[in-house]
Amino acid sequence: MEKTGQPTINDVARIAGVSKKTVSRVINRSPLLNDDTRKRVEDVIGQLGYIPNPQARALALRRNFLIGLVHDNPNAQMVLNAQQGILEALHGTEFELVVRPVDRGSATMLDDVRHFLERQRLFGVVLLPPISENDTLAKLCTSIGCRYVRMGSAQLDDPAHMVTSNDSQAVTAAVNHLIEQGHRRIGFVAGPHGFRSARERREGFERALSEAGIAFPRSLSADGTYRFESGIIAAERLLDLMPRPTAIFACNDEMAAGVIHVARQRGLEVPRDLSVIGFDDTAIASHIWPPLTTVRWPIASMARSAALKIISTTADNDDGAVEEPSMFRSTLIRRASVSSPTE
Amino acid sequence: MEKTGQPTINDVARIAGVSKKTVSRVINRSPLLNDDTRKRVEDVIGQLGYIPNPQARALALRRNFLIGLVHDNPNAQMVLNAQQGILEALHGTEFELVVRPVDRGSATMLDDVRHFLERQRLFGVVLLPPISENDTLAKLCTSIGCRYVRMGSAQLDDPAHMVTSNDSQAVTAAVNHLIEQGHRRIGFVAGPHGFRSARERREGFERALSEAGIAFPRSLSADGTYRFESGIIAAERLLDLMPRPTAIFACNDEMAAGVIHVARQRGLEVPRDLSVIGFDDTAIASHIWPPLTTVRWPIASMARSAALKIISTTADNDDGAVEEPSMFRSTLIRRASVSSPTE
DNA sequence: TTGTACGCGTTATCAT
DNA sequence: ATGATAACGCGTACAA
Repeated sequence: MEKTGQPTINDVARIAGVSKKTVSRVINRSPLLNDDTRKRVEDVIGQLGYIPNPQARALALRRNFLIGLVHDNPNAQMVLNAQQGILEALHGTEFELVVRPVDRGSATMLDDVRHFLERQRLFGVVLLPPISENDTLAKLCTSIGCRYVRMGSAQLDDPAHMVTSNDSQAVTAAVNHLIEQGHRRIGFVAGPHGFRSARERREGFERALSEAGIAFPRSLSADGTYRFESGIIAAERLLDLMPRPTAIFACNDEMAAGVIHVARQRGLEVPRDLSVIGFDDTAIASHIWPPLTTVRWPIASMARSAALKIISTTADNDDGAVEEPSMFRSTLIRRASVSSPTE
Repeated sequence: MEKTGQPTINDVARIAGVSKKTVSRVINRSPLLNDDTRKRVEDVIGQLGYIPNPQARALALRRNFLIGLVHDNPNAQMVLNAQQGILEALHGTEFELVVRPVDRGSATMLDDVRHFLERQRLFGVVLLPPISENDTLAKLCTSIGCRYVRMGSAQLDDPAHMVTSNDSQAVTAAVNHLIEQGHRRIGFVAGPHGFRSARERREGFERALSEAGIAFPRSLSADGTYRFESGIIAAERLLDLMPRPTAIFACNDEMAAGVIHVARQRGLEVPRDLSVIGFDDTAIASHIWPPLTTVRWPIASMARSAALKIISTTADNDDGAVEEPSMFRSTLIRRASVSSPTE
């Protein structure tokens, strides 16, 4: 028992009158074991409340049981959804989740992550967007022998290392919805430059307009940073336009909330005077007035799948993970921020 | 180097021409070391890129370097803020953060947590409210020798195991703000029964009214669950009252958002026809219209302090942690959802 | 100031 | 089917 209080495999072995290797076999469900020795050992285990020490296991097995979540996502709900999904995958296994936010702005970001991965010798990491779009980071994982799966809106890597949502198509569907309602002057609030998701969403937007034969003058496109305030600035400009757009698609919910904010300040009623669609379906989408029509991407499912890819990957079988789905569909959630234009 | 690729302490010792104990001393900054041997060893370490194996250290030291965050908080922003604070405290140390959401509704919750703590032999855990209010859980930590610090709105434990915010006083200040504006009929949307924070906030509310000599009829108090929807239901009832309350204090921002939601549906303008104050200052507070006056509690600072208490606690010195602050002040954030009553 | 020998709790090898 | 013995990488007595 020692002074730690926790019984060890030696205690179990001694009391059960077997060798510790036998106890080890019981723990690891070795098939070649006499049924009554197994029973006897299991009884002692239960009686002592013995729990194998993960650190010792990690040492002997030359691998640990930690899965990392590396993220720089500013949206709390999305990060937590991702954590939720990973934890679902890890439930019932011996893996634990350790989280690591990083600062993409920092010059030492890559070194920080490298240090983290090397120090902890993580079994694998899930990379959340937008940091997941960093190819150097992925290469870093490979170079130090850390399994990884990236989450993202475009297939940046092979399926064993990637779970992808179809942002682009989902945006096309969302904008088609606006077009079907009769909208023709549709404003666009972009995501930040350099973000792959922002590019995908823009492409989806432009495709919808182009397929419907609707022009997309530059004036109808406003920059954004995925932040609330940038939605405000973008809306200020778009709503100054003459004629005003009858609808605005914002590349995420926060910016869409900013758009609605400005519309209200100007006495415009949503959706009567302006239809708005966002993206992400985070909590804010259903909490603002009117409830926001938006695109939901299944982040928890994606994260779960990512984690499953990692823990089902064995050293020699890098693509056992492929069996886990790699493509996920984002879908339009229709709420109350869209109607036909009234003019 | 072995086949793992990572150099070990033995590699360093061999190449530097010293014993591994000497290397160990360098790593652990032992004072009794010749300067040039230290230098020589450090050179080899840098050259090899040697990083001590945390699992092996954990095994030898009979303790690991994992800090847990146990939570059942439905608010993503608050959980993430807490994670942020803990990670700040852990930065530069060898500790890592592992997260564990629990389901307070589950009958097996305590067993789940116990299993988690015993299996991973965590160095310590930070308990986030509302689960932190569970005394049985705290006792469980003690009984299995896991350090813990609880976060909460009332001092439920001694300072070595607790960081506390003054919710009650903060609410009093918030309600005083309403009273100063001239409000006399102030509605109250409560938090869920059994939550200590809900009780504290109610007490703060009642104290403010009582000190101002204002009556608080039962009709002005509505139940809530800290969720948006419950804010809606509560507001429906409160705004049916004749005469209507001129202000409503909701025990958290989500419910306050629900109140504003209903007010708008009824054609009431906030704050002209109704002033609203929330609690928590989560992202939603600044993203709704009008921006919500609310109480901000310094959750990240509290979590940081909690983590520091844990890692500065040594086995024999349980209260070295006391030096870390235990009391934190929540403050009123004035935005645009409060004005004088217009009637 | 530095080294030797051993222990931490587990798994792997190779016997029997 | 089971056991003795040696790893795994690091820390600590205790000795030198």
